[in-house]
Amino acid sequence: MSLKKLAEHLGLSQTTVSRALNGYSDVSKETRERVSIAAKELGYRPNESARRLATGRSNIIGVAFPTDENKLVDPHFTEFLSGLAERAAEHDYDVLLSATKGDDWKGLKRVVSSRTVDLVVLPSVDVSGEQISLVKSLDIPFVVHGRVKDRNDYAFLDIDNYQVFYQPTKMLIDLGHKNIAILNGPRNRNYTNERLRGWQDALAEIGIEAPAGYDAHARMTEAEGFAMAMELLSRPDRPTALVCSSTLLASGAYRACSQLQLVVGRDVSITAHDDELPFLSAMSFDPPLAVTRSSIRAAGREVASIVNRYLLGESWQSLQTIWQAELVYRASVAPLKAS
Amino acid sequence: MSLKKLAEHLGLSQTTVSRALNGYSDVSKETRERVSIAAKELGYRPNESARRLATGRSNIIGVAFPTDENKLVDPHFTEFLSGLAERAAEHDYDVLLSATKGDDWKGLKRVVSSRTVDLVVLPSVDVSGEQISLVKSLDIPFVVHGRVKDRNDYAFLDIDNYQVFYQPTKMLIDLGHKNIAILNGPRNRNYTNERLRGWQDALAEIGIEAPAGYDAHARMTEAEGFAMAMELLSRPDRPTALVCSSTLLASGAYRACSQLQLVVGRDVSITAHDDELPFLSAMSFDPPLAVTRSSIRAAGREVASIVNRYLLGESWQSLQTIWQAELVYRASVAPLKAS
DNA sequence: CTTATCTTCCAAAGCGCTTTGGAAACTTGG
DNA sequence: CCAAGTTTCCAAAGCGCTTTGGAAGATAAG
Repeated sequence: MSLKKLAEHLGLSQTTVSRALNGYSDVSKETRERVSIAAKELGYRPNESARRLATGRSNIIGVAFPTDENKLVDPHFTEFLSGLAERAAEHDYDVLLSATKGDDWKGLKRVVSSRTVDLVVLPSVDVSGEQISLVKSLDIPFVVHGRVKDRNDYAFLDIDNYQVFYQPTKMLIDLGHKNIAILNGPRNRNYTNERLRGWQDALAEIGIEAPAGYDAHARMTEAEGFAMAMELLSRPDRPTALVCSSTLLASGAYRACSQLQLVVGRDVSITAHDDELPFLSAMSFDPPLAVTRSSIRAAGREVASIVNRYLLGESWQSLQTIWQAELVYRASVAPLKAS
Repeated sequence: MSLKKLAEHLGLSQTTVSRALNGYSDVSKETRERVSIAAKELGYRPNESARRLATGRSNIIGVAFPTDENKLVDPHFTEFLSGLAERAAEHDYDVLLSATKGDDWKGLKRVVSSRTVDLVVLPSVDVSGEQISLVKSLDIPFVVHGRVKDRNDYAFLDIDNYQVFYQPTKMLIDLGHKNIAILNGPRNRNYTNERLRGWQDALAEIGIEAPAGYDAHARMTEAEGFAMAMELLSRPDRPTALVCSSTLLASGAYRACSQLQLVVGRDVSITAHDDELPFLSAMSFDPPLAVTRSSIRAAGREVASIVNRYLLGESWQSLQTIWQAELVYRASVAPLKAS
């Protein structure tokens, strides 16, 4: 079923049918009605390739998709992507994955220079900002999830990562803790460094400088969390509280505590940042895990909305968004017992 | 840079330039050379939309992407997708996600009927086979990861799920175990049922019928694994061995053992099916986890290859592939001690 | 040298849509 | 009743590529 046939069937011109379907004003109410009914009946669907060729826009947004295991191949990414795809669909955009393996951005370059996508989303950038430089040189609009320090000439959605660690650290201090260690993410991420600063500043405020090694860094998996927690909790100057960058890390830390016969919420206080991974509810930890919470799926949705507004003509200046994470107090933290 | 300009620049016709670039035989060696050099120099990239319109093919493969948490929003899916996207890129296909939320297949229908995608990949089908019926009614080629019982009129890649549980169960029996329970996946999946049968048959061979409740079913997450293992291992007729459908479940089972003061590989033997999730290496479990192994990422890659061959004209009959999983013996299993 | 056969190239016709620049019919105000 | 809008429709020109159906020149065969 093509436009042409539909038009013939209706005894109208292609122009009129096209404009009726696309909501232009120069077509009468009755005609519009008649057209859309016929279109539905005959199951007419415009051929997207043709429309794209004619308009120059593809209604597809590309996502740089790191396929190597060193990067973001993890549940956090899936969640983000789900939210993005969901909202994008509502705005009639499709999401195209552009597999990038390591430093090989060939795929991305291809979909960009062949006009396959209207815009690129960078779901994960490292501190170097090279991904941003690359996409910028390709001269295509883009939106970033996260940020690169000292550089903000683009549209982005990020959370206030400084607060993500500052808040719980401050809270733990208020509860009497002094030996507070962190299980943080990979060093080459901006959010990791922001969180690190938040923790350092909170400690500095009461004149504490954390012992060497109190800041552990690794990929955010259960296994790494377990390993880092085991190491930290076996030290002579054992921390009384752990602040984790992900509930996955916290899950590993819980396992370490259990193995070391330490009771979470009594011997060790634990908090984490909660991206709300669907299979790992902080509430159902035992004891329930105190968290700074910010849904990464909602972030995906919001990015899709930002993309939409960007393509509708808003400036990147007006599309920089920073979300605050709320601190939820739960039984995994407790005041420090005098020992 | 368009074909037309490139042709003018070279003093050739569009036809010749197009055919030179696309490797047709009716263009001389020197001309072809000259054209491809110029194309590279001027950074010419064919406009994909135009090519799609002209050829009728989009070189995009659609993936039905379930965005609701009840389904496959988990690391297994990401891994699969990574493999798929990677190999697809090698064959010059792009991967487009079609978000489907619950039973709402609107997105899929749209990309299909608007000719946005050449083919659809179903990464996850339930036992009802309704996804297959739907896609079939859309009259578009499709490839399935997995299978639906009693129905195999389509191209698919699956693993021999019967063996996935039969093999380890048999091995555990050989080691003297009799009380063998399973931590299986969701009931509405074909692989779950196949595995169930494999386990039942292995037991039946030595005349055992498992006690009620020895077959536990849930989503394949660490938390569910923990819960199911806790329940099973707390029974009066405690199983001496657990066969798990995923390393994530096994990870939860390990935690349960640790909590119950049971030593894996001594008090309880555990095996699992290993999809080779990158952040959860069976080898680095403590003790190392015995598994049936089959990389789900490799499966993604293979599906992309199947897609490629399908679109090149092979029949679905010739594209039905079943992989065997190999059984790897490790310290998480041990002969049953006489008690 | 003529005829048949390759080899190499090209003009032009689409692919299915959007959009421009009117034209025709219908209203309105004077 | 006429001129000046308004409203509603349409013919035709692209968008940038592929593909068909030759044509011209070079080569081989008779």
